[in-house]
Amino acid sequence: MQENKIVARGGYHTRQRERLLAYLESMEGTHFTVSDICDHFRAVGDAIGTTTVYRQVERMVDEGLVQKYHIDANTPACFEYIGKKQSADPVSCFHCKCEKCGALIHLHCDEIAAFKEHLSEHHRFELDPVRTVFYGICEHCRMAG
Amino acid sequence: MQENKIVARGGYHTRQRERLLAYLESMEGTHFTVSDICDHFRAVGDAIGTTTVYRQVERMVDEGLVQKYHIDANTPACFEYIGKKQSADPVSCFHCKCEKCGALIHLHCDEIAAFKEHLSEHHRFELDPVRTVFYGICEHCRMAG
DNA sequence: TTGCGTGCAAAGGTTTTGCATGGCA
DNA sequence: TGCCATGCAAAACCTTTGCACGCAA
Repeated sequence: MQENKIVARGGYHTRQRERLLAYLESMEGTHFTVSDICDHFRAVGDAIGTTTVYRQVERMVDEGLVQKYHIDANTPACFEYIGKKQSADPVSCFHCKCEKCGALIHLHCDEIAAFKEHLSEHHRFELDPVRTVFYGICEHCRMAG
Repeated sequence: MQENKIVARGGYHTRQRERLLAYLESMEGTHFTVSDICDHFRAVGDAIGTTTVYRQVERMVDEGLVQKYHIDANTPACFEYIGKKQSADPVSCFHCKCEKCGALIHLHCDEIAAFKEHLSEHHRFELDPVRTVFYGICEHCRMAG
């Protein structure tokens, strides 16, 4: 009943899509904005239209290949390649955002998974790691300021 | 050293700020967009400039009186009055927001304080409890859905 | 050949900024 | 009086949409 969602959109294999996919896959574990992606291909000398990037990335989100993070209302959305397998649960991956410099920090930590477990067990709240962002001050800004 | 953050901005008590604060306080538990707020005051026949609402609300977020939510990248930000009491003990008090019903849940829990400690010690990230919102599914919606 | 994909241009909508004026302390 | 707050207009910004053309199947 649900697998349609992934196949329904089944589209063409265009050159742009292949390049985009290859690039994101090669950078698994890091996150991009659409602007970042466009900059990359422009720098390589073989640009891809902004609109196309938006549309392809959105499609990959639907397909479960890419994770989308809407970190903050005003800043551009972030995307990250996660592949087909993990699309189920990124349990121990969370995000921190620095209120000063705006840096987005990926965090892998069992402590966080444990905390999620605690929230679920004792407070009956099922934390959504994709949506949740921890705000605070990053190490760099803490020392500087 | 840090309490400045709350007091530093300490500004004038203008008529607009008082009215804004009174309105938000009277509607504690519901959330607004800036546009909603402007509409209200325009309807009452005593409008407040959009820019002013943006600036005042942002200030209240800094002061910990109001919580800001980034529901989605493209939609306007949501704000909600949470009062001063909760920000009094910022160490063990956090906010959870249900993605389904929109309920805002205040949570007091030492486990969270411990987690904040862990973030600071091991990841060098100084969590800001006032700004951070935990998104997820609340107990009620979990059972229902 | 059919129809989706592409990309340019332009629109849409939220939030920020510049600047002159007004109001608090 | 000094300084912050206000609010209008305009800019900045990300994202979406319209449309003609190109390319995959």
